[in-house]
Amino acid sequence: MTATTDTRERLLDVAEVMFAERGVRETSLRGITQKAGTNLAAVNYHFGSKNGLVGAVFQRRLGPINAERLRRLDEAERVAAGGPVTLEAILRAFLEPALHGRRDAHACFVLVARAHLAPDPELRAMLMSAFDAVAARFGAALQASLPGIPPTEFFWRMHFLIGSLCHTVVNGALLEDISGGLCRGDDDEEILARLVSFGAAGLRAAVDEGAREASSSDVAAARASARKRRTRR
Amino acid sequence: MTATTDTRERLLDVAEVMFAERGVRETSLRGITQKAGTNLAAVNYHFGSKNGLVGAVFQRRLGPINAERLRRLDEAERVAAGGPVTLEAILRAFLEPALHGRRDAHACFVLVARAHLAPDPELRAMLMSAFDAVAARFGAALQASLPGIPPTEFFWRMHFLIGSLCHTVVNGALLEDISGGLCRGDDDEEILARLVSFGAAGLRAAVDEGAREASSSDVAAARASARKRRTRR
DNA sequence: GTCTATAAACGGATAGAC
DNA sequence: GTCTATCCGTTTATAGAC
Repeated sequence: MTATTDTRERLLDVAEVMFAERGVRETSLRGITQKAGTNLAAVNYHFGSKNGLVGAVFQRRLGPINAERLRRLDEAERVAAGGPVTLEAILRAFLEPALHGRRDAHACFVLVARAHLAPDPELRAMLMSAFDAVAARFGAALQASLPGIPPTEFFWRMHFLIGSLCHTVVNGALLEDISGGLCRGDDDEEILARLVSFGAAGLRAAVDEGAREASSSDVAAARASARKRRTRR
Repeated sequence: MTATTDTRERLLDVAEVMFAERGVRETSLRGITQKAGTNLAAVNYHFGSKNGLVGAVFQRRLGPINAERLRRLDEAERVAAGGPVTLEAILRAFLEPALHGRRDAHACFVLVARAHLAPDPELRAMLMSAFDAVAARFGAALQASLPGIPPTEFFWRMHFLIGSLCHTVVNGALLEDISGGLCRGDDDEEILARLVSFGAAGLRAAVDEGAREASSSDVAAARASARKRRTRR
């Protein structure tokens, strides 16, 4: 289908799709190289290892997509002219560059979500580093547009939203099943619109009057104890 | 630690924890049998296969938990005395039986979430059948408590909420990282309170005025086309 | 019921010819 | 750069002794 004739590029294309469809660990290099019309050794020659191939698949798309995300957020802030940017605008600035692309970008998007949910820590670490810059920028923008939400609550809600996004992207077929066919799980425009309205409402939810927000000393203590828990393993 | 002396029970205990911690596919029968102080053949003798062991781990907990879920929903509806049951009460009826249990139940809960997100269709199929009854009851109750939300929108939001839940349960450690240690990802009571308020707000979100809801003929068409898509593979 | 030993297959990585 | 052939570890599953 694609006009690429280069072996390296063909491997990236095939791996991207197969990883997205079945998961990284569930896809063998033999299966990839067979479908790409080459042989096992080609992967090690071009990418060094299976994880090298995974990383290359990520890098090919994530750089441009994340740059576009930042560009759109800048644009939204420019339009707001110092005023607050709406939650919905921020969410769209993050989601649209990944969703509105053609099918190739879509496969990588599914792969990213899969890797994010996978039990393999090495896989997730590869992703986290690629998202450092956008995570910082978008986290700050979202927090600024939610002045009434304390930091702790904010992070919880961000986590919930990330879970919604990943699950929806990865398990679109499941949604078709539980809805009896009412919902199309593979329509990116639909994911976008529904998720933005759901997520914005969840992020804006009234803070439970019963919940005591951590004081700054509690924050310091929590950070210290989290460090301890992390190093323990 | 546990006082069980039976090999079969010991295998279930060890498998439950290791599956929850590292994932089913990532955990070898060798690792399980070694930690359980027995040998590889014991698994096949007691459970037939690795998937048989997974199913047995599910069944041991899911039956009682799902029964308790239905009991609590009945109780909430009885208290409401024919009136509407609040969204929050329904969500709590579903979540508390899985979360408020002791550590053993918690491990199985993590495992269920993991299996739900895993790329292995066989794993998910084992779960879906176990949840048929509760899914129907809770789906109907939730929909009844959200009279303004059209069915299509409702299923999308349910899907988002399931994603939030699974991601939070499975990737609690990640939340600690992105929050810089502010949030504790392994505190079930905290997951419960935060997720209920976030989810209820998301489910109640105003329906986008621009979105056209499917008419009943569209619904029939969607079901038919979904059937076609499913059988195609 | 529990064990040892082994089968049978599959995985990623690599050496070396071309 | 590309290929074949092979190494070596790991996996699940099973046969058969006790």
